[in-house]
Amino acid sequence: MAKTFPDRQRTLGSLLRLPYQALQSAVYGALAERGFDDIRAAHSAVFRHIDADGTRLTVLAERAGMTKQSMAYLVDALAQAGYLTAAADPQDGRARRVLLTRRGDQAMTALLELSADFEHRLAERLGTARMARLRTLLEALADVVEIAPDGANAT
Amino acid sequence: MAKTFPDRQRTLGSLLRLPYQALQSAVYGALAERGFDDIRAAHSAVFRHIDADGTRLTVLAERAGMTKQSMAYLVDALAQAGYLTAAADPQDGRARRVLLTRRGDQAMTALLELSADFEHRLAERLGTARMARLRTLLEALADVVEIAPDGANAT
DNA sequence: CAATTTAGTCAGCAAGACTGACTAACTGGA
DNA sequence: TCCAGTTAGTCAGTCTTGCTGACTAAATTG
Repeated sequence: MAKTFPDRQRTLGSLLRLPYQALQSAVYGALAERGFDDIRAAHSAVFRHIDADGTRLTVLAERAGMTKQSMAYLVDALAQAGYLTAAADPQDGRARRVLLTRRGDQAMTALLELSADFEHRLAERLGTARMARLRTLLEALADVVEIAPDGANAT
Repeated sequence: MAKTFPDRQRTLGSLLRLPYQALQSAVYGALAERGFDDIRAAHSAVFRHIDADGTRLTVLAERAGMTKQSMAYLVDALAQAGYLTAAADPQDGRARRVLLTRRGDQAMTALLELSADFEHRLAERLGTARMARLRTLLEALADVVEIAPDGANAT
């Protein structure tokens, strides 16, 4: 009993999703343990796209492939938690530049470190050579996907 | 201007997320075009884990790594849209077996086809050999991640 | 300088996940 | 056999993270 469907092997989707989710929970779990317990995975959209000298909300939203309202929500939460500040844009009176605070910078550094850590731990299990090949292939894949099959493309 | 942070190269996370999201939007977009426009990505948690001879809600939830309430929500939507039916479980009066209808079966078939299509299109761009190597490495990665680094593991 | 575009806000909605408290049914031991 | 404990599923409510639409204020351009 409990017949599995015959042709349902592992789809590419699950092969990508599985390690991605493992990484996410490992990284954001460890981040919380380091004291950054008010940063959630969604907030990484900000850290991923902010420039060292600040970035306007609209630009952040564009880069992350989401609406400015959604981005405003994320930025707001991070600003209230002390990771970001907003300064007036000298070039444009309507705009505000979003900037990382010192603490925001620390959080981003931690985020990058933890991600690298996770990759190292995987490399230990998979073998350094295979991990390197995997990374190379994923980079090639990303290049190929960027000019994407169907128009719909973000982040 | 617009200085990028120096050490922010492509993290493993983005290398996994990018193709994953591209696949998702391509597959579910095409699925909608084929007439299955009431199936959303989250519903795949059901299709991924249901057995040919039906599966109980609790089992589905467990396999998908989510609460039974969340799974009930997904099952409910798919049942109302005609993709699933529920039959009483002869072994257990409390339980109901969730079953695919004929239409549910068609949707799952389409889902698998479209996923394979997408993979083929990527293979064309990346080269068949490289795509095969990538898949092999991802399968190895999945095996290694399954015994995961941090306890927190689902799906 | 009027018309249009752009930056950001406000208000409200929806999907998809969660927790806690509950009912009904099954199971194992005294 | 019956009662205590476990299990299947539901109900009600919350939270996160995305969306749309309508708006104000500032900038740009013909």
